Amino acid sequence: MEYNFLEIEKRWQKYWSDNEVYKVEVDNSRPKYYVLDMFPYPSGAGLHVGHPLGYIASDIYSRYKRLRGYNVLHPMGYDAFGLPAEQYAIQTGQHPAKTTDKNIKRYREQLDRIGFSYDWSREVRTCDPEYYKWTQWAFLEMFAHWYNRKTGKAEKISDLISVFEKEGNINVNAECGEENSFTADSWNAFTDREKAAVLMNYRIAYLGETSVNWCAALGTVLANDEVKEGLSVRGGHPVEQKKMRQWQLRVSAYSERLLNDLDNLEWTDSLKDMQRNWIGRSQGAEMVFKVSNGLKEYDMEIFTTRADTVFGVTFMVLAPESEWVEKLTTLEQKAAVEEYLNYAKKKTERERMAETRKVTGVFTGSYATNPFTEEKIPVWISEYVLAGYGTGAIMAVPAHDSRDYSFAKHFNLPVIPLIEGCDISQESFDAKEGIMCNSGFLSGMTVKQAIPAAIEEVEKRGIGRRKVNYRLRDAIFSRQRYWGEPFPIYYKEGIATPMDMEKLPLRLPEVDKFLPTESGEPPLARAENWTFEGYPIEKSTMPGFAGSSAYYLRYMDPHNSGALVGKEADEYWRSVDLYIGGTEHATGHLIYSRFWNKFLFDIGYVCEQEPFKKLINQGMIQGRSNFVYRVKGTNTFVSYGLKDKYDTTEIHVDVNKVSNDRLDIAAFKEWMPEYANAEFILEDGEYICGWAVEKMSKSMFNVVNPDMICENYGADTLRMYEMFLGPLEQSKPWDTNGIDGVHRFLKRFWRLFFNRDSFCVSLESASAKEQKILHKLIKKIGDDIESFSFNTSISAFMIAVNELYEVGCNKKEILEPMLVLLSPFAPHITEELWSLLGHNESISKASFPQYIESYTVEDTFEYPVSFNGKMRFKVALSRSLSAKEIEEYIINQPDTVKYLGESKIKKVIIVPGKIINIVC
RNA sequence: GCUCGGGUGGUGGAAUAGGUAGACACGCAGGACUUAAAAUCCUGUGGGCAGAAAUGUCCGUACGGGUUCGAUUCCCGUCCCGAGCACCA
Repeated sequence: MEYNFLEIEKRWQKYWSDNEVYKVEVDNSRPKYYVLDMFPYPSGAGLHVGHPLGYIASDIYSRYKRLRGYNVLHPMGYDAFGLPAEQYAIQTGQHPAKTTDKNIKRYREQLDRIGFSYDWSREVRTCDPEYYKWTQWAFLEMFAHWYNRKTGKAEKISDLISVFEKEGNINVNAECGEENSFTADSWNAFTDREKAAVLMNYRIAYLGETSVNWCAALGTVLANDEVKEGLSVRGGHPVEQKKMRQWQLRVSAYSERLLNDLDNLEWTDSLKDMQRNWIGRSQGAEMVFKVSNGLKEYDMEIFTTRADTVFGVTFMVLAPESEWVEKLTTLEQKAAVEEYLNYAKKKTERERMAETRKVTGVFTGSYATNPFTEEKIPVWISEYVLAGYGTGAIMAVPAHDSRDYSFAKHFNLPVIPLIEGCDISQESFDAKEGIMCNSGFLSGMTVKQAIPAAIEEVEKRGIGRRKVNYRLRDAIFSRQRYWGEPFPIYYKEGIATPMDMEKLPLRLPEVDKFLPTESGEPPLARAENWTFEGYPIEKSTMPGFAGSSAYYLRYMDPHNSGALVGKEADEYWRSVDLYIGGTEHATGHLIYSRFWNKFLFDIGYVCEQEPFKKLINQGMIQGRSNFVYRVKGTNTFVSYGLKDKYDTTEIHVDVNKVSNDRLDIAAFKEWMPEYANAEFILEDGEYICGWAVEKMSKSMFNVVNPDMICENYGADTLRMYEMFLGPLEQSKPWDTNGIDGVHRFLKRFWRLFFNRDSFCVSLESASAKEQKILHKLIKKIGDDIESFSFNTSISAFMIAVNELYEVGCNKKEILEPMLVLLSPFAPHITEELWSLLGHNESISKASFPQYIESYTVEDTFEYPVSFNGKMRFKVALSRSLSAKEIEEYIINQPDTVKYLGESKIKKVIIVPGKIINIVC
């Protein structure tokens, strides 16, 4: 009987969905396991073959865990708010909800064909009001909380107000904006408006003035992770810095916890490094310098990690945006400073980056006093100092910082070396090593001793303190767009006021157009009569990461109308055990989600500190393009091997018209009218195409669609081939060339169960040799799946099937466990064979620990020979070795024998497929 | 510039508590079945040298050193590729 994959797959997919085979519920009698994919943004282009890679891996793992008896939560949904749908809406007038809906339908069809074991009853869409209700709810909770440094967690604003009423903010140690201290009396005397303004500084979701990434082309602000190399990630438009009042999330309050808790996660080191880098902890000191503009004296704070170099400070530098600029610019320098500020302001981020090495700056006219040397040093302004880091002002030590060095050289400022014997004639000496000199009481110490000693002295003199700084900034949470979650905030007498939780969801209003208004307001300003109790509602919407920050919690309890997730569901499912997705979210979603979760943990809403215990990054699938070579000025195409003999143009050809780099000439002629009369210069009767690895995209004609593969080879082949392509975490080009091998394997596997046309398995008991084939496989597959090395498991299946053919085995005792083992990889074909074996229940429904756990074997040989010491020989056991063969192997290694000397081997232990242990 | 990965046949890739390098698959070549094709099956396939052949032998995991009886695996240096960060004081 033929392996009719089309019919089999269709039938079983229907069976799974009709019988809700993958639906799960809380079940306290069984251990849970939560496997999550990063949910997709449903784009108009549909899925290409690269998208399902991670989904297939997580599906295999889910199915395997189910086989082992776990209650597996494996949901899927859509990250449905986003820019492309909105931009499409601007162009066509079509409502983004409609486009999104259409795209989701298409995605669902494509996903269904691949045979995933999702519990679709738990599907979420971030643009669904019943879902974004909870995004808005979380925002309101953040609005209603502040971060207490003393307790290290978020606490209620209402409690903070009681403290203010009793004792002002003297004893409050909070993560907040400006820290103007006030007493209880002055607090109680504040107007409502003043109180609201003070509280805003403390809230975890707050409205504040900040320097933002403004993208004029998109008409919106962007978060740091949405900007790469000075361009917007979506669309690649230029981005500039602009001061604006925006909603923000106080992510920076969680810097330390976000950093420290990384240690307990099973993520790859590279990903943890990326997050550590992004959080950017640096330990140093804050130090006060007296500065004077000739009329007035101020205390100016700076941050440094090299307090030891304070004797070498020869000037100070301010960021152009620093508030000190205005205070310290003298009358004589005013014009020059203004000119410089104008120059700096006009630059986009990108220009600033491109000109990284260009030294620019201007003198303020003011001087500071070095607190250790009492010397007067000039205060400059330069764009190499960033407003957003530290205090936006630095002490410059040109001898030991390369940036200060080039600045000093450019403007002819003095350079004082502080380390014995260092050569600073060409460049600064940045390394933290050597013996200090020219440094007063620090002279003679090593740098490592001097750093703490200097900080100690600074603290003793009362001019500063030890300080840890983080690079991580608060997340800008407003977007001037239509297609996102509206803020449940209205402005009562100009005061930002939260709506009642009962009023949620606040639905997106209808608008006539999706563009910003003529006066530059966000699209929501177009909504008519959109008010709350007569007051205006916030016009921005939330960013893309809002909806994706807690979706994994919603899956646990998706239909709960009273809570984001109910207590019972949260306490059972807890957190994601395995999360699979791309690295592109390393510094975006994966930070925000962790922050969001920690906040919910603080307010007692969820029971785990971290959302994603184990995380695997699947590699990207690139496209493999094919080329034909047209002889210039003709309609003749020359085969790859002969192209150098002609003057040719390389042209992309649709990879679907090519197989194994051989061009299907007939299909090529039909492809485009201009090729209908093409002529070909062949080699050996064939046209060979050139190839290259490029991004998978329509314009390169290298997009391969999973539907096509399912049509031609079946979903089981697609699933296995994607895994067979190479290690999961590695990026690799899609190359359909090898797919026949996997397909052939499935056909061979199928035929093991048939004798000509009839289903035929033997009920005889298996021989030791046959058992060994199975046991070896069980061991290997178990090990491989736990280490996500699916490509080698597939090889192991191929080997096992080849061996079964070799010994002519069709015994149920062997084949049935093999079916179970294979079912996570190829669920359709195994269901079919399983039912042909006479089982009534779906293979996906039951658990079979007996088949996959209890089959490992150890063969032990008593083996007397003559060596000394302990050794292990690693040998590929593609077949069982006899004692004789082992002896021969060892004796054929004369150097080894010499090394071991004369003694006796007592025992040889063989673990199938692994290692020979020789115990002496 | 800094931080991580990674360099193995014609191709994708196996093998790292050091132990027969190239599993498995693709491709290619030859053969069987067939009127033919598809499908299927069998054989060979890192390179050099010797041999009619079985086979023997030397060289081979980016390059150069080192440790070791033994190194793709560990250490040092060099080159190349990929990813991330990038004036973070």
